[in-house]
Amino acid sequence: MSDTRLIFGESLHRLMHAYQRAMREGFRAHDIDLTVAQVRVLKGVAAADAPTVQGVAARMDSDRGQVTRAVARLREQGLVVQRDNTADRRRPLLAITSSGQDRLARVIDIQAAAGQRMAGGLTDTDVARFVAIADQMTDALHLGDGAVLDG
Amino acid sequence: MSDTRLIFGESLHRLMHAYQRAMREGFRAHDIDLTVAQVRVLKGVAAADAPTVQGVAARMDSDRGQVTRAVARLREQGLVVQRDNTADRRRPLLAITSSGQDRLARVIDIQAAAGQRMAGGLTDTDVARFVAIADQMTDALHLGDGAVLDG
DNA sequence: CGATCTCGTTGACACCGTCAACGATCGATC
DNA sequence: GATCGATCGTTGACGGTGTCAACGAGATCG
Repeated sequence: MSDTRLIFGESLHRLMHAYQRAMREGFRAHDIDLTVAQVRVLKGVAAADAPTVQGVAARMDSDRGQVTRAVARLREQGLVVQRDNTADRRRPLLAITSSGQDRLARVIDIQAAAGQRMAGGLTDTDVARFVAIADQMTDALHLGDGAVLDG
Repeated sequence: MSDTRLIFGESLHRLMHAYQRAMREGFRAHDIDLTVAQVRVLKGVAAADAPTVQGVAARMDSDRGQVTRAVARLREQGLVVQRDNTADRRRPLLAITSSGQDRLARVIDIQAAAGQRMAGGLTDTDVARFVAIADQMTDALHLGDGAVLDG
């Protein structure tokens, strides 16, 4: 057992905090009128093949209700549209508009810049390793979601 | 330049999400009646030499008001006490009680268990490296706090 | 058809971060 | 020693976020 395990949470928390703050400031500075969650949803819609509220929520490990609300804001801004799904009327299909793609491109620029700043002295390998470890940890936590493995 | 920079935020977000959730569930399962923020403050009080609201807030990069509120809850539960600071009456000194230390010990157990689960296939070296990279990133972000570089 | 499930939506609530004010206290300056 | 500015703790307010519960519309299966 090592101390790293104990400070881990604090490090993670502070990194997340700093990152979120950087995102918010960047968005505000560049007149992106979106919250972090809305950006995540916009990305989800852009990335999925046949995006639905449920699908986006699952992909970003969020709540359907929250995605619904975010989509509502995005639709108000004309960044996302809904079209009826003839195959299943319960889940209309979402799609990003060209205006949404423009906005998203700007967002990605900002995030890339922030990433650049963050990864200042780090090599791409370091970053990749960091992401890999993060994903592995997330998976490990998710595995134990319902079925808690005891030891 | 690589894609890792772009998915980085998403990975970080999901890890944080999973971690917070694991913490909350662990706390609830073990009848720790504290929020994540309250735990962080309790840790801060326990770790500092002469803990004040301001000092704890700075250490955890948070807001004085939020620390004040957390301390209020912790005092209600008898986990933390305030005593007058004769040197400077504006900032009373905080201290963790023995009951607070007991609670904190249990919290640390839970966090260690979650860390164990998370770090399942990872070596201590990996975890240490992760923490180091995270801290470095946080520092890098903090450096650019006031001086925004535009593009 | 009816029972049951899924999906999107909405409401409610707690937690968290942020900002602005206020009163008390300290420190420096006159 | 009185005054002014700064600092500290506190409180209020607001928005963003995560979570849960309910509802109606629609699908699915018997």
